[in-house]
Amino acid sequence: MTTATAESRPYHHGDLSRALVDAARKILETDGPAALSLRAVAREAGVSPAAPYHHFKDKAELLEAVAHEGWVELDLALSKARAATETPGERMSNLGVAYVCFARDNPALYRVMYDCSRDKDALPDQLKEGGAYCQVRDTLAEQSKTPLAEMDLELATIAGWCAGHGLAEMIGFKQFAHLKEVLGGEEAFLRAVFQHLGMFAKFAED
Amino acid sequence: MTTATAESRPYHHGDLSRALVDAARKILETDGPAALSLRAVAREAGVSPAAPYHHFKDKAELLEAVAHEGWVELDLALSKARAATETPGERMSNLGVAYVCFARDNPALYRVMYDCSRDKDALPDQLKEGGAYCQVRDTLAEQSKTPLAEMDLELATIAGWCAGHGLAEMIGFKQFAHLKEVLGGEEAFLRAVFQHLGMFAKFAED
DNA sequence: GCGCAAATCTAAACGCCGTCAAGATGATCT
DNA sequence: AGATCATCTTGACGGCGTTTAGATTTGCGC
Repeated sequence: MTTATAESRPYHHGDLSRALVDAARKILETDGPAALSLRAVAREAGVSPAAPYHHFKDKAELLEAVAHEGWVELDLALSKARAATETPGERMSNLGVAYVCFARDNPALYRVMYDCSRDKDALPDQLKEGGAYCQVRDTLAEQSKTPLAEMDLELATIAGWCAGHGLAEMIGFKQFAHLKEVLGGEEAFLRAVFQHLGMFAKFAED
Repeated sequence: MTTATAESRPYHHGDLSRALVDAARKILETDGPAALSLRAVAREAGVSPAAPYHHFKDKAELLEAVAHEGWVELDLALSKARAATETPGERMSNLGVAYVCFARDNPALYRVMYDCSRDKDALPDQLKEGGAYCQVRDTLAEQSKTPLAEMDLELATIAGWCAGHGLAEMIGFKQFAHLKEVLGGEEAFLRAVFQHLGMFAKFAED
């Protein structure tokens, strides 16, 4: 009832699928993932608890729709970051920063995105062209002076993706508050960690 | 009722806290995190749904006990991997492999461990001496020829930790099945990704 | 325009969940 | 032995995901 635009749209509610996804995202932002029940979403959209079942076969399917929107928006954030970087040398690190910042600014959405992926043991969306994975891979390929073997390119992309995701999940932990302060802010901390990936990798190799 | 050793131990049940944690872990392994309800745990332990409340203040506190056991076992797995590696040069990568293998072999437990951490915005256990974080840091320090500045050491540890955690969360995804096959198994894939961390970092810097 | 079928929504119910209050049961201590 | 306290059970509450049956509205063919 709180939102419930409730004009007299084509069908009973108009576009309830859309309204449900919006309601879910609102609850997600306001009260976090724990509060995201199907009944709460229906309540927020001003319909009965059973109404969503005419648009999504179950709660998971609604969450998938939310997650899909998340991936689309992440793709957008990454391509913006890529386009905004003139010097090619900084493109990769800026991409990483943009990725983690997206997760930091949309923590609940980011959680839903990966929860859905885990349930299906697959990353459904970002592998298509323009998807986040491909953007990392393409940026990596651009930045390499000598052309990379396809296998190396894929493995390096995965390595970078994992590092980004790991950092995205850790960025909020209190233990890092001290480092963030010393380094002068969250983004500086973030860049520092990305830079030290190289140091870690070096010591892990020799 | 299924497990319920049900001897006549000191108190009514004996050591119900222990039995509840065991029951929780059994459910976790058998049916996954989604099936882990407090009522199911009580059922498995052969007690009423309200019994756990005399030992844990709520469900989260029981999960924390489970998570704590997980961290202890992870610490053990890491120190074993460290001790089993003769050549110091391989110690770091073997540590990474051991970390991800632990997550792969105990996926539900690993999930609970990080879910609990996220709820508190902190990694509670592995920062103490002998904890997983410290093991990574110490291995890194050992392996470095020249002594590292403390800040660099910490940042490199965090970078490695993030990469390991990211990979641990991704390792099960179907998209990687092809690469695993080509590379000759999961562990080979895993080592390959770790190796390419260096390549990623290099291109991300220059 | 009208009737009908399909699409959409509501109401009510089911079994499960986390949690709490009250009472029963058993152990411990003097 | 009796008091006390920790422990466990019973029963209840509200909320959850989901299903079924029935009401309402819509769009299409006539």
